[in-house]
Amino acid sequence: MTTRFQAPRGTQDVLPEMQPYWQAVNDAIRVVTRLHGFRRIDTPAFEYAGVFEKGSGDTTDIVEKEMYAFEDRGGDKLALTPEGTPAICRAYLEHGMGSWPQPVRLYTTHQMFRYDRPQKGRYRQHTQFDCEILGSTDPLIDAEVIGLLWRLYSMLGITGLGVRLSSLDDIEPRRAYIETLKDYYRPHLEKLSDDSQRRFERNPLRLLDSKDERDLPYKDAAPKLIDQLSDEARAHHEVVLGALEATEIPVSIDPLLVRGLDYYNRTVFEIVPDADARAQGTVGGGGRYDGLMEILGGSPTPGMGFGSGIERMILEMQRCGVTFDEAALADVYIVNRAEGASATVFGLASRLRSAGISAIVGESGKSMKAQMRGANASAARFAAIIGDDELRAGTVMLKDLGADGEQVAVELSRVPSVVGSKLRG
RNA sequence: GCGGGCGUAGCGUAGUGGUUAACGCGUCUGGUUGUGGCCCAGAAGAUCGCGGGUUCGAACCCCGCCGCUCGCCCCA
Repeated sequence: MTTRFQAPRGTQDVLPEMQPYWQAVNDAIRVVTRLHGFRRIDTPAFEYAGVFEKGSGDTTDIVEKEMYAFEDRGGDKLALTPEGTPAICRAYLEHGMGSWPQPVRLYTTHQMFRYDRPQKGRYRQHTQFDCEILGSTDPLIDAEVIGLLWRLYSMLGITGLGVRLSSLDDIEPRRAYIETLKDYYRPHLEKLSDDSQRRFERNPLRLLDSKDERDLPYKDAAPKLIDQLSDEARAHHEVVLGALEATEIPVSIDPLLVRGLDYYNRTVFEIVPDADARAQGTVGGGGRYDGLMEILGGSPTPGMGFGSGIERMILEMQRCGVTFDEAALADVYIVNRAEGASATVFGLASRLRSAGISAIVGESGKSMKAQMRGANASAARFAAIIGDDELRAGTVMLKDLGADGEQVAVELSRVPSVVGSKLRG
């Protein structure tokens, strides 16, 4: 017995029964991006590893622990795309999009690869819907992007979500804040949890995010970034907040919202189910990254965008009870029961399809009963039966598989038009 | 990377030390001479996740591995 293979850990097959969800998501993405004037871009499945090492930040978990990085046969250092934004920014620079009318609105759906421990809603390969608006610092751009994602979820029937919003200020003032934060925590360092002691050096903003009881006594009194934003960042944040509050979108300020990528400044946001405390409950999130283009070697170009996992959208759709009726496999199921009828049957199927009518041909070796069962299982509206009598007479027995089950003899050449008019009627 | 739970035909489950591992759904074939759904009958389909151990005997007990899952970390 040979080995039975399984899909690799953390990957999954999308079976036919799940395709309607994907179809619905992709359709809605097409609509919502059109409503906002976005154009589609597709970037490669892999990039030079440096795009993410420099772009996402080489001390982020995504790059440091989760990236599928490898050397190819020519010695190039490559990485399977772990997140979309740096790749799109690379394409922006590579193709001189700075000379297009600004800002440039781009979207994509892209496979993302991260080596992480799989859980529900967390996979090693997942699909992300990504939107980026490049070349504008207008805070209304931030609100637009958040509103676009919110609209998508609404169109998909997802309810019970909320937007968590914060501002990370600009890079320089943030550095100053981080020093204040470290000064605050430094005297207590010994008493903090092990995790937090690590975070103190690596990612001090995360100190505020801890749920460990040893850290809790210090959280409330700790200085919060959102309370001491620079004037520019505060003004920016207030426009974003005001714009969103003028809509139906429920927004809450989350001063502890920190995202796992280095390039964010000012606006950051996440959209999460408000009733669901699951750790991987975030359906979509993103923010502003005005410094990223320079990191990638381009001239300063502001940007704002998000990623949202399609697998997680579908989980949310299911949570909200969104279902789809099973579609018929064909309009006509041809029952093939006559000796020497193969050419006739094949020709009929072909003419039906040319007329835009879908057709499945039963297996000629199977009994009438078996083929009729096949017709029923296919949910076809009509069975077109060709037996010895019909073959001789140049007709087919056209049976309506609806409730009445009426059947009529139809001349072979007229089948497409008869079926066509019945389907329309 | 760390901790908990689970792993029996395609799917959902029963069986928790003792003859050929059971049931439902699904699949296939029939229920006479060319007709689906409902019904009835029959058939196929299981290395009981994998490997080792305990035992006269293991799906069942023990250990390791793999996978799934829940929580932590992190993220979409």
